[in-house]
Amino acid sequence: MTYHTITPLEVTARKPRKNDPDKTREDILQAAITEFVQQGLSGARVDAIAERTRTSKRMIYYYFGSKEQLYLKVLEKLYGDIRQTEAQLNLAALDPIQAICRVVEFTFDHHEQNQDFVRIVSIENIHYGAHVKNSTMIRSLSNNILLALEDILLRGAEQKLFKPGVNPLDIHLLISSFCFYRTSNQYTFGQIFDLNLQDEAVKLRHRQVITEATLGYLKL
Amino acid sequence: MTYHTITPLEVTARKPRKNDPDKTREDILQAAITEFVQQGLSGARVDAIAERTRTSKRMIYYYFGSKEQLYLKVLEKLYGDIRQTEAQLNLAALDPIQAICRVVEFTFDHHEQNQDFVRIVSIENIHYGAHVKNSTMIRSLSNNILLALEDILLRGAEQKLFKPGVNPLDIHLLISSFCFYRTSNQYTFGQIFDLNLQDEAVKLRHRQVITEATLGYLKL
DNA sequence: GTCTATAATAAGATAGAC
DNA sequence: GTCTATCTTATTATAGAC
Repeated sequence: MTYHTITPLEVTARKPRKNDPDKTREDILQAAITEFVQQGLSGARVDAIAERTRTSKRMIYYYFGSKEQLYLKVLEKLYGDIRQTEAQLNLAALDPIQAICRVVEFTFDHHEQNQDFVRIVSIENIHYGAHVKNSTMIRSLSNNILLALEDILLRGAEQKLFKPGVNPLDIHLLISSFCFYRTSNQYTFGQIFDLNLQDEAVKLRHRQVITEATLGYLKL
Repeated sequence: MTYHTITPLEVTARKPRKNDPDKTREDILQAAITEFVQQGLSGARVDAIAERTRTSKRMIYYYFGSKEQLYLKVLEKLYGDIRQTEAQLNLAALDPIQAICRVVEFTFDHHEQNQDFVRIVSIENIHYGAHVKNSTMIRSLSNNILLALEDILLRGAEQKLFKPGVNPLDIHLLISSFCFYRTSNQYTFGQIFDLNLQDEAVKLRHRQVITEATLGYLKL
């Protein structure tokens, strides 16, 4: 008996669309980021995510299992992006005061430029951090900023520039809260006090405010 | 084929409940607060709200028209509660430094004790402030804190205690962001940095941090 | 791996009796 | 004003062909 062998010609002629699993997966993830960031976990629709892709809803379930699991991937993706940039600060070369300024400005700009991240973290907190809790990936992410701050604070105290015994985590909280809130609450705050927090002049002023407040707290 | 007819007995057997519109309305609103605060706007279920009441789902639509309108009432209710307490500060009698301390501590305690408010504001920001925008009631709420701050800052500058020209809104933002974030982001922040923000010792320390940071920023 | 079609159910909103 | 029952549509998830 003889078997029909497929010629190269037939193969190329038959394929309507190229299969590219990695690309499909990435495509879905990007669409999911947009949808979850805009609509929240409960507000996001799997149909809407499918419509944002060049593929179908079936593929979302094929690759990610469920809406919830897809959300977790989005969360991990946006958290992961951040930790990468945190490593590039090179603070050891600066004197303590300059180093603090640099951390503050970095944190400020970072939140300003990653509003998706700010929104997904807000959304996750509305859900009581249930997914962060179950993500070993996110929990095991390094806290580089904290170690960097600790070093700055120690050097600052040694040089009698800063008061001693300051908790690095408190400083991180002070800085983060301001930078985060400015973005996360821009709608209600802006509305109620008639202020556009996206205005460039306002941004610059606020960048200065949190820098001076942090230094003001640290100074002897 | 025979049809079953309902006997008068079956109908009259239904237990009569006292009609109390105001109480029913209030009952629904309270149930809605709980549900929306816990689940968010998209996550909240009208069925779930009905189950929390002693009345039925039909009444929710009868009194409030739609889920969205009910949400707005919840938002207005929680915003309204706050503005009332803001008036009781009596700051004019205090010297500028004491007055700032008082404002910070008040704001801190307020956010600590009204976590429902913090959550609903977070939820509203996830929805881009769309409902606050349409609520003349919320927008017209007084900004007592802002006027109070302005007075303190002027007095402080006159007495050469504070630097001049500070924007009261910036101070309000500095204080609010810290107090709000501590509550709104307690789940992700606590999880990632292994810190319980509800711990009493931590609370006290943070209360001190934001007080000193604010004063540190204002000082000449 | 990808598609179309569809199951199963959840959820917002309403009807109509009393 | 309040109740029970139900309509209509949206939504998560899956089946099964190719």
